Amino acid sequence: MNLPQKIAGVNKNSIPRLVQYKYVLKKVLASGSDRVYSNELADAIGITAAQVRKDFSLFGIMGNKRGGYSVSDLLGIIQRILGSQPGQDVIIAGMGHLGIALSNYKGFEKEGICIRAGFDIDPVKCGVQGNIPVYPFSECEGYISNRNIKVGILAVPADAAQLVLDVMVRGGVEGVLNFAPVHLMAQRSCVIHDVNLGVELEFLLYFVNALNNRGGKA
Amino acid sequence: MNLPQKIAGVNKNSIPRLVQYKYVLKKVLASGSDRVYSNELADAIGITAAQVRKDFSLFGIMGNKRGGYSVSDLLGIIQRILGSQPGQDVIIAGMGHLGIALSNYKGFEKEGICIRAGFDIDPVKCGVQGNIPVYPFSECEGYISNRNIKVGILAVPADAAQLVLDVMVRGGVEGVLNFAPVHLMAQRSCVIHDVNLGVELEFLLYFVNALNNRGGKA
DNA sequence: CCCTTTTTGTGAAAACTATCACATAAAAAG
DNA sequence: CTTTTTATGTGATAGTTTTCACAAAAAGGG
Repeated sequence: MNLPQKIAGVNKNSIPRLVQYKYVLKKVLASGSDRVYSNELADAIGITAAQVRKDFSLFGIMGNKRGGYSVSDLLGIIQRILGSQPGQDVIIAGMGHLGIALSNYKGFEKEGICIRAGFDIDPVKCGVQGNIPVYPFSECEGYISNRNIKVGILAVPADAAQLVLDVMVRGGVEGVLNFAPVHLMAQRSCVIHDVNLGVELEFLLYFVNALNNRGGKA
Repeated sequence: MNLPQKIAGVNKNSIPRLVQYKYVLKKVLASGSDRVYSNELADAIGITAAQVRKDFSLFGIMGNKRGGYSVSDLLGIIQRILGSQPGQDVIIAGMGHLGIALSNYKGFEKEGICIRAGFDIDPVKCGVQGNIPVYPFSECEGYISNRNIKVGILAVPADAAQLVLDVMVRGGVEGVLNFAPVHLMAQRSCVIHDVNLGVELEFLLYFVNALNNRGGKA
C-alpha cells in the first residue's frame, strides 16, 4: 500500500498544512499570545488567509468572527485531528548521516514523537550514536514486535530498502517514511510515504533552469 | 519568491515524475534494454500507465504505437526538458549530519549535479568533510559570486536560516533547497523549495493514526 | 443604540490534475 | 493480404484543490 487516497473526504494537502499551523501556534503560544488571525497563520507559512480558513472549515474548526482564534484551543483541536499524542515511538533503519541527522532532530520530541532506536548492519555503527541506541539490524524485527513499534524510517541504500521494509512489516510496522530512491511494495498493509531528496533538488533545478535559460517560457 | 506557480502551462506535478522516469530509464539503459513501455515506467514508480502517457503527451513526447519508447531517446528528451546538464554546481550551508548526508549522496553526480563546497560557522566542521571542502561561512557570499553558483542547500538550524538565505541571495544564488522548518523570504528573485522532514514524518503519522484509531473514518 | 470596522465561514466558481475510454497505428500471426 | 493483438495519444470526463466574494457576526466608538 502506498498512501491511502482518501480518508473520509479530507483534502490530503491540508494535512501538512495542519502540521505547519501547529508549529506556528506553538511559537505564538510560547511568545505569550493566545490570539491569532488567519492572515497571521497564512503569512507564517506562506499561503493565503482564505486557504487557512478553508482548511479550518473543512475540519469544522471555528474561531470568533472578528476575534480570530484562541491559540491554545486551536492547538488542541489540531493536535486531536492529527492524532498527536505523547509517546509515538519510531525507529530508524540505517544509521548513516541521514539516519543520525534524523535521530538528532530537535523538533520531534516537542511533538510527542520519540525516536527509540536505530538499526544498522554495520557493527561499527552500533552502540550509541548521538541520542539513541543503535542495534544490529538482525534485532530489528524482534524489537519492533516486542515494543509494538508502529512507525519506521528507512534511511538505507536503495538496494537494501525492499528487504529492510519486509523485515519491518513482518515486525508489525504500519507506516514507513522512506528515503531510499526506489518504489517499495509492502507485503501486508503498511502506509509508505516516500521522500526523495534527489527528486527535490532536481525539481528545484528545473525551475531555476526554466526561469533562466528559457525566460520562464518552456 | 516561492515556487513560481506556472511555467507555461506545465502541470507542476509532472516535473517530479519526469525526474523519476529519468532515474528508471537510466536503470533500464544500464540493464541493456533500449525499449520501455508506459506500464513498465508506471509500475516502477507506482503510478498508472495513463498518467505516464499523459505526462509525455503534455511535453510532446511521442513513442511508437505498439512499440513503446526508445529508452535512450526518451532519456535525452527528458533531460532536455529538465534542463539537466553536466556541471550544475551546488553548495551547502550547514555541515551538520544532514549537510554531510547530502554531500555524500551518490545519486547527484550521475545527474550532472556537483556539490562543490560546504560552509559552516563552526571552525571544527571546516576543512574536509567526506567528499567536499568545507569553508567558514564568512566566505560563502564571495564563493558564490566568484564561482557563479546558482543553487544552494540550506541545512542550518531554523533560527539561522533567514540570515543564511540573505547571504546566499546577495552572493547571487537563484534557487535554494531549504530544510529549515521556517518560511523564508528572499530579498531578490530566488526560487525557494522547502523540504520539512518533521512535516513529512507527522504527515505519515496522521495516516497511520487515522487508519488505526479511527478505522479510516475521520 | 446605531454605525463602522474587522475578520470569520462558506457556497460558488475557477483552476488544476488524474482517469477513462477509445480511435489509431504498428506489429505479428495466419 | 487480412485479421488479430497490443500499446500509444489524447479528447472528454471526473475529481480534487484553491480562490473568490460576500453575508454574517462581533467589537468598538460616538
